[in-house]
Amino acid sequence: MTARPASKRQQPEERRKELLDATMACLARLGPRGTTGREICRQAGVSHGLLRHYFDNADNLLLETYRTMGDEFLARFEQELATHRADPWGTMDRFFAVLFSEEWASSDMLGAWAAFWTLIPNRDDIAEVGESYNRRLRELLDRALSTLPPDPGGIERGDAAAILSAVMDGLWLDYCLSPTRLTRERALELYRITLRRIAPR
Amino acid sequence: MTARPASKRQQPEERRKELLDATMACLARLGPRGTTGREICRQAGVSHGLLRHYFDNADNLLLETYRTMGDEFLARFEQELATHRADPWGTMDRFFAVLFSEEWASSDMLGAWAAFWTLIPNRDDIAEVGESYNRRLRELLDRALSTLPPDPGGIERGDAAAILSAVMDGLWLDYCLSPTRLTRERALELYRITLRRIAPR
DNA sequence: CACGTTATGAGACAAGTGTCCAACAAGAGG
DNA sequence: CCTCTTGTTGGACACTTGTCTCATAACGTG
Repeated sequence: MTARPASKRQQPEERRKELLDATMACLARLGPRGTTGREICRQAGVSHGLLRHYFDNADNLLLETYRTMGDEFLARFEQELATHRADPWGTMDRFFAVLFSEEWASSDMLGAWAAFWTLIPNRDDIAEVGESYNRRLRELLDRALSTLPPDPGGIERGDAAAILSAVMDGLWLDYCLSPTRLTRERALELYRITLRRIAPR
Repeated sequence: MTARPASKRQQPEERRKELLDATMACLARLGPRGTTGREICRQAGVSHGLLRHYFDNADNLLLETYRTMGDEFLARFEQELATHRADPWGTMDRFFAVLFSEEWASSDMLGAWAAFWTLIPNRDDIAEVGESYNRRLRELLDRALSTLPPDPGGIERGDAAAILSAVMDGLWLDYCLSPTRLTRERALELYRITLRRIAPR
């Protein structure tokens, strides 16, 4: 039987990215149970043999997908923090606007993130990536809070960052789980109420 | 080949509960991917043929496990709310003490909950259970907040309940993901700071 | 004790999975 | 035009999974 190529030959990095994207889509649509090496390749439109040509094994692919997702999200935040330096409150607002945008807050995203959470207890390499992501996010948040004008009636900045981080996670989770129960506008409103009350001093 | 029983015959309800517990343990230890019907039975010490005798299929078992977990957690909260009626602030504290107890906040619990979250986007029956759980938890929280003496400088009770619910989820998630980064004492401290600042008026 | 009910075990089966591998095709460089 | 590297395919293999079926043991009831 001839091995005719169904899909054109591509640059290594392109194909790698395609597989990472397919993994992401797979996790979102089918959950961790449906995310098999073969299904990922099916989704990417390549034969299942190709996976091992780019990744040592299927587990390694998952790890890199996680790392990529985290990096992309942090980069988006970083960019928001870099621009509009003169408007610190606006920066915080834009943080949350991004977080609750269609791109970042969807049942698909929830599916993918939750999938990684389930892997953390069982896989040290994945736990490490998650640890690094959380640390960097916390730093970013702390940096953003430090640009706000101090509020005499406020609280310790470290406390504010930790609480705000928790509210971020919680509201995001709630919104993704049921956008009808908690609408985007309400989520943003709740965030603003919280920030105003726990502003750093 | 004779079919000698490795495990004694049991009352139907007992065996059912054993299978539900095994499912829970499986989700926690092995994640959704490792939680197969056969593995559950292996864990419970029964043959794999028995699963279909108690549950229509493997998916149904997952659903019932989710429902059981949610019910048990809400019952625990309800009980805390029923006792010590004279001490509303203490009730709130005990809410969070339970939430961050070893029984409820562990990487095992996180594994199990996250597993269900991954299933929600793909399965309507599981989504329904989650929806019901969230609604009842919110009601419970709102009821607990209503027993607090009104704070003139506070916020709408509905807002307070929503924010506190988000903080609950967020802190719990953070703590389960990394108990060393966010210790139990610090999580409880952060909760208290938050509640004091967003008390209902 | 006999008998019917049912909880339990164990095998058969098709389908799906991860890994490995040999062949082929598509370019790059001489 | 030939050759060498490498992206790509598709099949082979052993293994696991879910479902079904049947034999068998345990128990309740008469």
